[in-house]
Amino acid sequence: MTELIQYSETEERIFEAALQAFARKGKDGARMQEIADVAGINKALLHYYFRSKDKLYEAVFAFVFRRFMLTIGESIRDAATFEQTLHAFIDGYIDSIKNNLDVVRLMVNENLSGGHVMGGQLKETLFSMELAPPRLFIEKLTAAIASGEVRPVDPRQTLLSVISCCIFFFIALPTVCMMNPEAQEDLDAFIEQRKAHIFDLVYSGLKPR
Amino acid sequence: MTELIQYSETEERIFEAALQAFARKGKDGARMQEIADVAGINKALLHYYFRSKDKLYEAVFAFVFRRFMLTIGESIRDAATFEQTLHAFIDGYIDSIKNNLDVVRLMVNENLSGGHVMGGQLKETLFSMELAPPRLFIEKLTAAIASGEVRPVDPRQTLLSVISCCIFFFIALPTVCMMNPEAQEDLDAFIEQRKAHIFDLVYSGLKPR
DNA sequence: ATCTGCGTTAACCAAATGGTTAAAACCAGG
DNA sequence: CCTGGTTTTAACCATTTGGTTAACGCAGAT
Repeated sequence: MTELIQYSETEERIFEAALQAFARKGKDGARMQEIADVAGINKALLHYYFRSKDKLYEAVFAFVFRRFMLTIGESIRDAATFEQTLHAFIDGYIDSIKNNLDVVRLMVNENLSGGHVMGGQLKETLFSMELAPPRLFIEKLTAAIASGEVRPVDPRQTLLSVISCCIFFFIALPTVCMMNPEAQEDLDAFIEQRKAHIFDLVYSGLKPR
Repeated sequence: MTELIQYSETEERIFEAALQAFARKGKDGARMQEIADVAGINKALLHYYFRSKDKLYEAVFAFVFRRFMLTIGESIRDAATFEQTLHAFIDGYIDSIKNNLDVVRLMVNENLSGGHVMGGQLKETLFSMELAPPRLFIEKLTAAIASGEVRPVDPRQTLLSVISCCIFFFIALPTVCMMNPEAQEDLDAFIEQRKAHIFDLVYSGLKPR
């Protein structure tokens, strides 16, 4: 279902430029001229490849969204215990986000303005990726509850909490840096700290007493 | 320091309209004409009151940001145990967010595009509100660690995690609703569930073993 | 009654913006 | 070196956008 369409070099440069613009200023705020400039091409080329701004937006969203989902998918492997699963999930999620900050920003923007484009993509992706990371996480957690490795909790709420902890930090990056001087000085170190903290907090919160 | 400036009825209508527009489409995406229409006034009046779009943006941001901070501040009272503090913090935070969704969206947009305006406001507010909720939370948590009610954790990271869990859900509302049918059917019930879950997860994660 | 100052509006303007067009440059295959 | 298609560009167009201007209404003061 999810075809891996091959794009020309020009198209990919357009995608990168459009991603930047749409992520920082939203669909309405981004300017076609600016996208063309960043991509190093003539504005008319944008319309040659993608008819209109709306079509460009949908195309770039679909492209980066799928790519992002794949990188996230790769990071979750088999793990014997739920402890390992949780660790891999948090590490993989945060690394993927860190390497795709603009994609996350784009998705946030989408949600702020209704999320209809993302809605379509999400349905498609969930259809084609039978074992997307979220679903896999919930299955593992459910199994861990059944086996007694984890105390009974709502798996969906727990998943939402873990994702919240992993993503929000990056969304509010400017604010976080302003309130945590150490984050501003050495961001990577702070991120590693964050990974460890989230695992520690959540796993402690899930262990049976 | 934080003067409670009185605004005319027209100005407040402008603020509400501008908040809506800026929150949904960002500073660049919002249109002055649309703001004027929603406020039920002539476009020239916007410039009569606030010279330019930038000035209007800063004014509305300052206004709603302060108001939001005050409502959050009210919700955190004295509490004997850290358990009560945490409960009050989560409940108060989530209720405030729920009642000020557009303010949250506006702040997210700010962060997505650099957060310079918010940066200025933040400094001012932290200066004037000596006991802003975040600082208060950290103090209480530090005290609870010292008294042994809570196991040793990084208070700043913990605060960030709690805030993440409270806010992210609202940022990603369309996506969350798409993946959790029960949220779409009865949002208020889901929010109450969420409050309970966050407290449960975090407090379990903080209790000494 | 007239003046004065504020709130408000319709009409207007220059610049920016999304989109179009026709022609140029490029590049394989014949 | 043509030739037919694709890629790329400069110039252009209609509309939108942020911002301005001049005038109108209308309260209270003179």
